[in-house]
Amino acid sequence: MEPRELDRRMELFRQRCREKGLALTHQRQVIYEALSKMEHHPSPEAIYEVVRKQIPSISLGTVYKNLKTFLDTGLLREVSVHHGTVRLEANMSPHHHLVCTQCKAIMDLEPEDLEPVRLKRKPPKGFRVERFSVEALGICAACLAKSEKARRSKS
Amino acid sequence: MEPRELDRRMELFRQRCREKGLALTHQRQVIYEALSKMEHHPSPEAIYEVVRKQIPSISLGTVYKNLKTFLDTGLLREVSVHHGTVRLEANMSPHHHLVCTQCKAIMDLEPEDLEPVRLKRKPPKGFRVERFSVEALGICAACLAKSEKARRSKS
DNA sequence: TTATTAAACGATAATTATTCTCCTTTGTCA
DNA sequence: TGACAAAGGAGAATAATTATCGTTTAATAA
Repeated sequence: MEPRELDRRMELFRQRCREKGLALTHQRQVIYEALSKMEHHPSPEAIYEVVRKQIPSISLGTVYKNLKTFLDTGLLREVSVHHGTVRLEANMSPHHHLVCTQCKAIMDLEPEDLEPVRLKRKPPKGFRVERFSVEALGICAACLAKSEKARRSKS
Repeated sequence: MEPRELDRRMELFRQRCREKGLALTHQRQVIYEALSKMEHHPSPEAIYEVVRKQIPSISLGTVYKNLKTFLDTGLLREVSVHHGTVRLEANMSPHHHLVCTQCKAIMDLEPEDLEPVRLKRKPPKGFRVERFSVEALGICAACLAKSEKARRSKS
């Protein structure tokens, strides 16, 4: 990332913290900047290792806590939608998934329901693609109904 | 799943076990059948809860061990490609990912590199889709080079 | 600027998901 | 059937993550 873009993102970060009433601590800024610079979609542990070079006294717990805060605030995104526990399937035929971001339910989505997934050009960096897995992220009917009901009873 | 299809899958399961020299234990068959019947892409714990109704003495460790064996044998697939640890990103603009199934590296794939992802028909079961996340699964250049080198030195 | 206070930090204990160890039991194959 | 390796069960060990609690720091108002 170019320095210009990084500056822009850090400014956005500080602004969002102010909006949300989050204290702008040294730790938070160093964590967010470290993650922004890392291209490899790191784990909390990996971020911790980098951040430690600037703040040797920082604790891993602080890194976890802030990453979670940033996720809740929409300053970060979780690449691993289904982390926490392994999810398995015996259906080995090619297919995709509908994933409810609320209750974490996973449903099959048949390839016929989708326009074919195809690369327009050769994949970058000499990567050999073996298959595509599409996740349609959203809200399932049950969770929709639930939040609908909650909204109605409130008004 | 219809009973016919389940029978077919169980037969395939037994055949594959024979091929790979895996003992056809009662536990294995009950675990595989349970997972085949479950539509919700369950966790090991969830499978354990179901299997326990048929084999109350089964241990959770056995469920884990066999699921792993089945994965290695290609009898199952892991829906959660990045389980184990959370992976994060600060790039909030819409984009997709290249995922190396060997070293678990994740690289960005810009939407311009892909034919647009679109549903052909309304999503099933009243699901509200918010965004698509495509994972192009395969082998990264580094891992390709590594296995190439290993192959050459062997011959 | 400084004083006040809630929020955040650091250390560490607790929890959860998963793997490992070790002894016993069970399929497999002669 | 019997022998033996493979698999199972119980529970300890490990890894990732979250919670607790006393101390420090950022925000804000005087």
